[in-house]
Order: sequence, then structure tokens, then C-alpha cells
Amino acid sequence: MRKEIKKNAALELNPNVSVDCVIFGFDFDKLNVLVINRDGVDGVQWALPGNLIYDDEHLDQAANRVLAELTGLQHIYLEQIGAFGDPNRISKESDRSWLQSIRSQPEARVITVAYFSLVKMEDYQPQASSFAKSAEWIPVNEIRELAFDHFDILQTAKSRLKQMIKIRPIGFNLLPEKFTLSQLHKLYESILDKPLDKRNFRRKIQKLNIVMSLEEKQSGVPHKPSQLFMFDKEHYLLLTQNGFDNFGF
Amino acid sequence: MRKEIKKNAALELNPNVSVDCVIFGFDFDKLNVLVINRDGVDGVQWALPGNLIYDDEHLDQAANRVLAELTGLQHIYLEQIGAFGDPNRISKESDRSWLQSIRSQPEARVITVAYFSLVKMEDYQPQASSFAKSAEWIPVNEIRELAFDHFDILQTAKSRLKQMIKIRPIGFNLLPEKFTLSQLHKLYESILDKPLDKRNFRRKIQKLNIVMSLEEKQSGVPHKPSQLFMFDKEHYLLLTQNGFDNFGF
DNA sequence: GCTCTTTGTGTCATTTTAACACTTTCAAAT
DNA sequence: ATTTGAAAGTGTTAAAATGACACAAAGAGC
Repeated sequence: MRKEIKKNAALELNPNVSVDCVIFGFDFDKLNVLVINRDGVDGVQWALPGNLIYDDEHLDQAANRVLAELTGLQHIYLEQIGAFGDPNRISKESDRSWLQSIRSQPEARVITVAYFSLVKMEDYQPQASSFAKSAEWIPVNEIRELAFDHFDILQTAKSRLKQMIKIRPIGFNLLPEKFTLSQLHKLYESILDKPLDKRNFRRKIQKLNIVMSLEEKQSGVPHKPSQLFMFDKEHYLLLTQNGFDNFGF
Repeated sequence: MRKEIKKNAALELNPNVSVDCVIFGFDFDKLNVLVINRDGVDGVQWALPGNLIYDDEHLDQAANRVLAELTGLQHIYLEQIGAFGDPNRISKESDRSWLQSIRSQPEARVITVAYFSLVKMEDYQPQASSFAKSAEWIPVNEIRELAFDHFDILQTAKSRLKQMIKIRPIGFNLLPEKFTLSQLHKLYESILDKPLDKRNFRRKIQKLNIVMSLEEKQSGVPHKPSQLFMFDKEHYLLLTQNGFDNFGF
């Protein structure tokens, strides 16, 4: 009998463990996060894309699968934030009734493992499917409430992001291949949530040797066109291998 | 029937989720980690203290409970490292046979949530109980192998510790109330795993206003006795509230 | 050609860093 | 009593990093 359980494991959802994804995007003005609206829930209540894992599935894979199933986003490097395990994390009434409709064991205790990622919004057009009625980018600062404990998870992701950007130049994942220093500047300000001196910022970035200026310039803008840059992956790899402490602002 | 499951939840272990604890201690010379030797496993194979959670228990509480049950250590602030979810993480032969002996569903998929903490070794004398045959401090650098994926977890904990000590002065948790700057110095060297210039280190620490020199001096040592210091909690709190970037070495 | 908007640039005073060596103090041994 | 060994404690300097600060240049639209 134990064998049988084992045999079917590949097909079975594990009722106790889920994954949730916090996907950040940058629209050149502010940070956004990808949320879904659940089918069958009245009114608008956003949730992070997330669902139960399969019993034989690696957590990281589960996160990628679930994200793809709900929003269509694929091939994204997801980094773990941590586990969220309040036994009452799914006990809001609206959440419970929704779970009744989609889960075979809606009352089961669920701990969730949260992941986050930074993507170029232009590269990923979210397309809702499965139990997601819609999937949209919403400005992080406008979010007041989310399903389950997803608001907590989002806060944790935000602060993790703040820390991380001081240690690794991950911000580049949020920008298109060619970008201007002003865009990068704005991005850092959005993440750190404070103004940064323009000249000092540029100096610091340039010294890292992590951006290469292109010949190309911006065009069609009603002001002085800006130099375009791209990210220098080699230097970046060198830096991350040697580790660097000094990317702070 | 679902009601029944619910009712007994308080008494039931959740077969799919465990917690593991990485407890660091400092013996004034090197970093140590608290490990247990499992009853019924031949030879010496160390494991991190860990076990399944109860179904109605918060993850953080579970970590504290399990740690106390296996090693006697109580009232310790445990910080989460993250979840480890390789579906094969418990598939080493020696681990499986041991699980057969203690778990009601030894084949179940288990993800584990790892925690870590820093304690004063003198304050906590580990005392094995439950399925721990023994509980001991082992120098971190001497550990080559652990049960399950615990070696991975330990590596992650170590690197998390390295990061963290640059952002928060957590090292103080590892030292007794009164300590010398040389001890603190050695501690930082042990964690960062590299030598630090004595004078520069002292200058940097002093500037933080986080240690207060006591009147007292060391005594009975066969060399110049050192000034004793204690940790200034108020300044520490101020610093952590305002956040500080600059505790790096 | 005027206006609007954003880009892009340099200096200076202050602070922080890294590198570096010798004297002091005590206990233990002689 | 003197010597020895072992760790504590202390300051300077040159180089680098930081933070504060203001104005000219370039293009689009009118």
C-alpha cells in the first residue's frame, strides 16, 4: 500500500506545501508586482501567483511551473525568499471559501515557500490561465492588501530586494538590454525608496565597470537624447565571483 | 470526517514539513555548531537537530520546540534561513533506514525549513534526549558530512552568517556579557574566515559606540591583562533601527 | 529662434580605508 | 630578582570614497 502511494506521487499535489512568486517589474517609473485575480472570488482581491507543489517536484521547479501555469511567464530565475508558516495563514474567510472550490483538502495546513524575481516587463506579457482570472502588473506602492499572507510576503520580498541591491547589481534584470543611466538611476531610487544624487550615482556605477556605453543614442525624445548603455556581463561575473561589499548607496 | 482530522490536528505531526536548526557557538577560538548523533544509526553520523512539525504549530515555534526536545536548548532566538526542498533530500540509504525506525510515514516527501542562531556556548550545555543519542558542539571547519542535506544547510547558514555580520552586529550573541576586544576580533575572523588588522578592527568597533569599556580587567592571564567590555544595547538598538550599511570589514 | 525638458559633467572638503611596528603588562620559569 | 614569553594596546600616513552642490548642452515642439 505504501508502494501505491509512492507510485502515484508524481501525479499528486502535496496538500501541505505551496509556492508563491513575487515577480517585480520596472516600468521606467516605479516598481510593479505581478498579481492574479482569482476566479470565483467576488470583487477584486489580488493574490500572488502560487499553488501547491507536486509530491515529487523540487521546490524551485514547482515555483517555475506554478508561475507559468498561472501567468504564462517562463524561464525566469526565481530566488527563494523563505518559508511562511503561520498555521492561520489561510484562515481569512474569503480565502477559505475560495480554497473550498479548488482544493481537494481545503482545510489542510499549508506552509508556503516564497520566491522572487526581477524581470523586464516588456519581455513578459502576463497571460492568465488555470484558476487565475487575470494576471496584471500593479504598482507595488498601491498595494494595500492581498490574499492570505501575501501582503507579508510582498513586504519581505521588498526588503530583501533592498538588501540585495546593495550587494549584487541585480537591478539590471529589470531593464531592457539597452538602457540609459537615468533609467538605472530611477530604478535604484524606486527600489531603495529614496532620492540619490545624480552625479554621485553615475560616478559610482561607472567605477564598477559594469556598464558599457554604446555608440547609440536615444532618439525621438523632446530633450537632450541620452547615451545608451548595456550591461557588461563579464565584469559582472568577475565582480560577483570575487564578491563585493561596496555597491551601497 | 474532515472535522475529525481537524480536531486531532494538534496532536498530529505533519509528515511533509520539518524544521532543522543550525546553532552556532564560539569557544573563543573557532566557530562550532551543535549536532546530534541519532539513536540507532551505526557509527558516528552527525545531523542537525530537526524533526517534523505539528500540524497546528507555527514554524518558528516548531523550530524552538524541536531544538529543545533534542538538545535541551531553550529560549533561543532562531532566525529562518529558508526552505530546502529537493525531493531526494532524504534518500541516502542510512537516512532512510533510520527514518523507518522513527516515523510513521518514513517514505513521505519532506521539505524542511532551516533556522539558525548564535549562542554563548557557556550558557547552553546541550543535553541529548528524544531520538538524539548525544548532542555536541563540533568545530564547523571539521565537519565534512552530515545526514540528509544538512551539510548544504550548514553551508547556507555559514554564508548567511557572513553576510549578516556585515549588516548587523549579531556577533555579540556569541560572546559572554563581558568580553575583550581580542575575543570579538577573533570571532569576526572566524566568521569571515580571514585575518583582520587588529588596529583597524578596534577602531571600527569603537566608532560604532556599541561597546562600553568596563572598569574591570581580565585577571590570571600570563600576559598583559585585557580591558573588559560589554555590549551597549541602547546604541545597538538605535543603530539597528536607523539601519546601517557600514559594518563591513 | 524661443521654450521646455532632461542629460551630462567637476570640484572640494570630509570621511573612511588599508597598511604598518613597537611598547606595555602580567605570569611563569629560572 | 630577573628573565622570558605571550598577548594587549596604541597612531600615522597616503590613498580612496563619500556627499554636497549648479550650470551648460542638446534636442523636440511650437
